[in-house]
Amino acid sequence: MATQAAGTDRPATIHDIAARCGVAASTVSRALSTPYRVNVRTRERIEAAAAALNYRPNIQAKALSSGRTSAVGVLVPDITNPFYFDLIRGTQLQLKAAGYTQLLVDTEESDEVEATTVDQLRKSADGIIVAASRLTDEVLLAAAATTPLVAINRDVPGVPAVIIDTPSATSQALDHLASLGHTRIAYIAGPTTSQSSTRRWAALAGAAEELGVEVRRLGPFAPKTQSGAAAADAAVYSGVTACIAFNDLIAIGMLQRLRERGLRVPEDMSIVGCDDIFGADFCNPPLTTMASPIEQAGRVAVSMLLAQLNALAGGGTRSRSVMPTHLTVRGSTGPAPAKA
Amino acid sequence: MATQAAGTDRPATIHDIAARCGVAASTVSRALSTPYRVNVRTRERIEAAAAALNYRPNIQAKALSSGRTSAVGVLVPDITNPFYFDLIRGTQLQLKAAGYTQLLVDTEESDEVEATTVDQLRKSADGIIVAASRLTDEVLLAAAATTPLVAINRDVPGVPAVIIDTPSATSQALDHLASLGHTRIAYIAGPTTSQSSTRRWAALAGAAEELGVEVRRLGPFAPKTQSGAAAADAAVYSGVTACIAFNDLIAIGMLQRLRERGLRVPEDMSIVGCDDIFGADFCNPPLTTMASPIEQAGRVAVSMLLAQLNALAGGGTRSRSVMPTHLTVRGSTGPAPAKA
DNA sequence: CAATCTTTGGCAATCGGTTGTCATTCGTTG
DNA sequence: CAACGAATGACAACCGATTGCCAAAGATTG
Repeated sequence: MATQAAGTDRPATIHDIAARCGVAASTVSRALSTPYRVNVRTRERIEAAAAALNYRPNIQAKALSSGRTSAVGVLVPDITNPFYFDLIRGTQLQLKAAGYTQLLVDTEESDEVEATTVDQLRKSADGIIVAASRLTDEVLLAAAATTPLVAINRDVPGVPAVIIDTPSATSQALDHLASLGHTRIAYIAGPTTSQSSTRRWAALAGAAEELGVEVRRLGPFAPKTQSGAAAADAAVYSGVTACIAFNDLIAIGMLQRLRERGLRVPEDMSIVGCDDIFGADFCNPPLTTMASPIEQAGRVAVSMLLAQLNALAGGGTRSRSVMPTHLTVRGSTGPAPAKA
Repeated sequence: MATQAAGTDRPATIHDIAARCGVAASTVSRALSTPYRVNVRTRERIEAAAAALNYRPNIQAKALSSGRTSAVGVLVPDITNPFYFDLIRGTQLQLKAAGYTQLLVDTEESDEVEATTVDQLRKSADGIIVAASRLTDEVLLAAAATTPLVAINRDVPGVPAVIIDTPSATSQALDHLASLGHTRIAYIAGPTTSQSSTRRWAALAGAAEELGVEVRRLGPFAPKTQSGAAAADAAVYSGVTACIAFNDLIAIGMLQRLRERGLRVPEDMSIVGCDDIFGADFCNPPLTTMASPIEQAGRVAVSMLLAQLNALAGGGTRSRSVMPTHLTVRGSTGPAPAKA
């Protein structure tokens, strides 16, 4: 009903400003985007008029004519996974600070959805940040060649990336378990398409040999708490005394299942998670896990992307950033049970 | 380096298709958006060409000329609050299904950021969904008058809304506690700008009188786990034996704090949370809380918004939807301690 | 077979900016 | 005072679609 009282009801355009100041629209455009190209006095008049009319540039039009959309797509496999909360917040904050809009898409763990989305985003975003990509190396590389892109937790030569160094923390976790006397340990694997999972397993297998402990791989399991039940059962059946889980969700699911089965953690079974997500500190028992600066990872990813965007012809932009990780010991790990 | 090999390297436009088929660009546009306006044979040729050229309409251009952006802004006060995960996923799924893009913004619990964002979104989105708005009734109403808008958990006459009926669940919670013998109960209030908090308190105060129990209000507290410590201390100091917390984050924080102080839950203090967020089922002890279909709430909000968009002149669209809520009893509530 | 209606598709304006080109104006210098 | 160069701002094309209007072609009817 009650629309704006004053004069024109629809948003002001540069033409309105131009008319008001008696200059051409192009001058207004320049005054606002390339100030030094316009006389100070004219510019001030224009700025005053813009303020008076409550002028806001139309993003669509800007995007159309300039080719830049001021938007960045952020793709995550599963919005409801707490791991991504901090990541999303990190990207969001950094993007907003730089004047970009974040287009957040949940790819539902599907490489197809991911590919389609990347394809669509190619034109509606200036760049893309892909977390835990499920795409093949080739597809990802091809995408990176076409569009400014930064991957998170995905290491493909030629694709700028932020890597969270979980493999090295995985070794720490193994050390930790070995020092507690565990000799039969399971790695609860994540999706086969997850490179993080693969790399962690590799690190683990190598370290196991050095330490002289036995590590077997179980899975793959979907990275959800619900998978924890199956994982726990498999672990119990395999006779191990400790597990290193692909992520905290699975680990927490395992805790629940073990409790249901009447097994005590850590007395009967030690559990190590990964990511230190929301909940890892207050589950029962609190989860020993590999923690990393996730929000910061998101921010770094944005910085790298913006560097790509701004220095398109600038040559060497840093194309790889490794985030440190460390083991946070809590209550879910303890001495190995006495041998039966 | 290696750009696309085949012919043109930049994305195909309707003009490319038009040229390829020997028709005008406008015909291509019609063939694609108003099929019945174009001869079947021509249309098929155009569709074939579009497929061959891997044509994707440019969203910016579409938005500019049609005035519709195919994007919907979703505003939440705090992305890292798990409560919003499911909400976001709900809106995301429903929006994607309808061909819309979700612009997710974290307003950081700030009414200013929220107002600014709404203002900006007015032109770059077809509609807005605001969760737990911190804006005043007037501002929200004004925004809703200008832009299609749906509020979640915010009841303002004239503003279409999805309301999660926590007040009625709050009464259930009070009944539950009273039946366990609690007579001195605290309501751990959320932000003063949160209408949910206010409405719950009102429901609680009313029900308390009927039941003949004493309910006092503590707070306000920020809806974060960190606030739980202060809340727990305040509760202990006030001498109550049970607390109903504004949300699960605070409740979980309280659990942690009480444990630190050596108090047992529920033996010494019962705690009821709200929202049944991720983590409420596996914290220690598992949290008795008020659960609601949050993802569904997100979906309903989108449906209502789309109804507004499509039936702009359609008159009566349903403008209010109340989501049922129920109490989920877990381990954090128990009989009142014997009086000292 | 002519008259009329309908279908079909082209032309051109438009959305709101950006940007290359060019003419004008002003100030500076010889 | 003439000449030259820099600063300034206008014009117009363009980004990629949509859409109103109109003409040509085809179909229907008397």
